[in-house]
Amino acid sequence: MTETKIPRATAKRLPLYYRYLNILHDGGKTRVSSNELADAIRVDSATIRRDFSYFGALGKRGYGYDVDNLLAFFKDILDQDRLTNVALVGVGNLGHALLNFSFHQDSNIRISAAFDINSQEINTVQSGVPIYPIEQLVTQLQDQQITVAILTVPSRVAQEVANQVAETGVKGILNFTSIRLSVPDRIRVHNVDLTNELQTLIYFIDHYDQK
Amino acid sequence: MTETKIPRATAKRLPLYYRYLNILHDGGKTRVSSNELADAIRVDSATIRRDFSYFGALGKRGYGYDVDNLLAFFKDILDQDRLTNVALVGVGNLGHALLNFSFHQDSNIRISAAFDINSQEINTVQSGVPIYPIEQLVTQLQDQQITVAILTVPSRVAQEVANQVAETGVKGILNFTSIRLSVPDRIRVHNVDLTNELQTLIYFIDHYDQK
DNA sequence: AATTCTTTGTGAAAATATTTTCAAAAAATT
DNA sequence: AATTTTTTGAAAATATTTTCACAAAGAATT
Repeated sequence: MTETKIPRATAKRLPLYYRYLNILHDGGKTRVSSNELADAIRVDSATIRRDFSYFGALGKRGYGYDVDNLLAFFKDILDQDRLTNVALVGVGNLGHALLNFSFHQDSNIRISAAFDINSQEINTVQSGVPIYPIEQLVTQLQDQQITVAILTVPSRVAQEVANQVAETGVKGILNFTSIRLSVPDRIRVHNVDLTNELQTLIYFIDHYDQK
Repeated sequence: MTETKIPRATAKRLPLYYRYLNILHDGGKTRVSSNELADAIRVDSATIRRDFSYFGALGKRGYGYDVDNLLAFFKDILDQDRLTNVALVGVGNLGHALLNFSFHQDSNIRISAAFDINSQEINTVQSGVPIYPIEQLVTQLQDQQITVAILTVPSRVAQEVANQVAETGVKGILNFTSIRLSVPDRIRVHNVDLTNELQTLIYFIDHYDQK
């Protein structure tokens, strides 16, 4: 709740901007125009300028935006100065992949604890992440003061696990199950539904022309 | 391009409706109201009715919607009568997880071919899917007349692989890499960016109140 | 120093999407 | 058979998001 509320559509594009600015920075570029950005990330340049303008005048007319300046700004906005620890609940199929996924390469986010019921995996360390028995979910989340959880459990137990998560201080859940979770208002859920993504893509292919 | 163009926001909700209708059907329910649906999938009931109304009058006042009727309708709309074969390019970390992911349980979609450079995996069959060397990408996609590809290769080679995919009859790419691909207009790209999802969730947690 | 070129920031318009409202149709109840 | 309840479908109102288009600011060039 720091600065004034920006449109949700804008908020969803911030990580995109952040990543591309990092690429520019690493490539030694010092300035960039909204048109160059537009080309690279495939968002209309007017949309980009409008997005940036919610945070004030960040650019210079006739020049563009200073990469390092912008980068520092978005780093702060996206809270990328501090490390965010997240928990992974369900180390199956998808969970494993996320354990190995290098969130930390593009962001200051890492999975710091995982939970499962599978006895072969619990109390081992996979890709540097300790895997705890699900029985310790509530206590560990509380002890480690984790505020974000990734849910990759079977759909059948998703709501039950979400209920447990809700007993802790968690404020956000990234839900990979196909269930639409019921959680208290203080918890924000974002859904990533892979089957939906494919079905939607196929629908658009069949019913819309390009773009 | 069969029926009139519906809003993109509506199109994205169709798979959601479809899945929940299947659940109702399997549970033996024969009728459902927009309010019941709203509760289950957490979309406002007016939005649901509006969405449905783009396809004509599907419900009955005072009664609601006939589950089997609606289901048959969406099955057709979403082309779930026929099987869609998709290709998976890149059998690493995430690719493996998607190979094992049961798209087929919720939809009439299956991965029918996978591609990789890793010599241990090529020419084997993983989870029922043959893994071909990437050199065969273009010919196999053409021979098998595959129209959708999932991209789970390292970002570094994403554009290069996309270029190859673009040489085939593929019409849609589900892009899991962090690169925004350049492809011809006839190909539709949907991006699933896991780091972005987490960053956005964290941004919303920090800057917005509930809902 | 003057002129030309580039590019932002933003009002205004257009396009999209959601929510409210309510008449009317049908079902359920009395 | 009449009344009440439920629930859709459509219109209108509202909200959000994108796009257009251009003045103004500053950079680059002459």
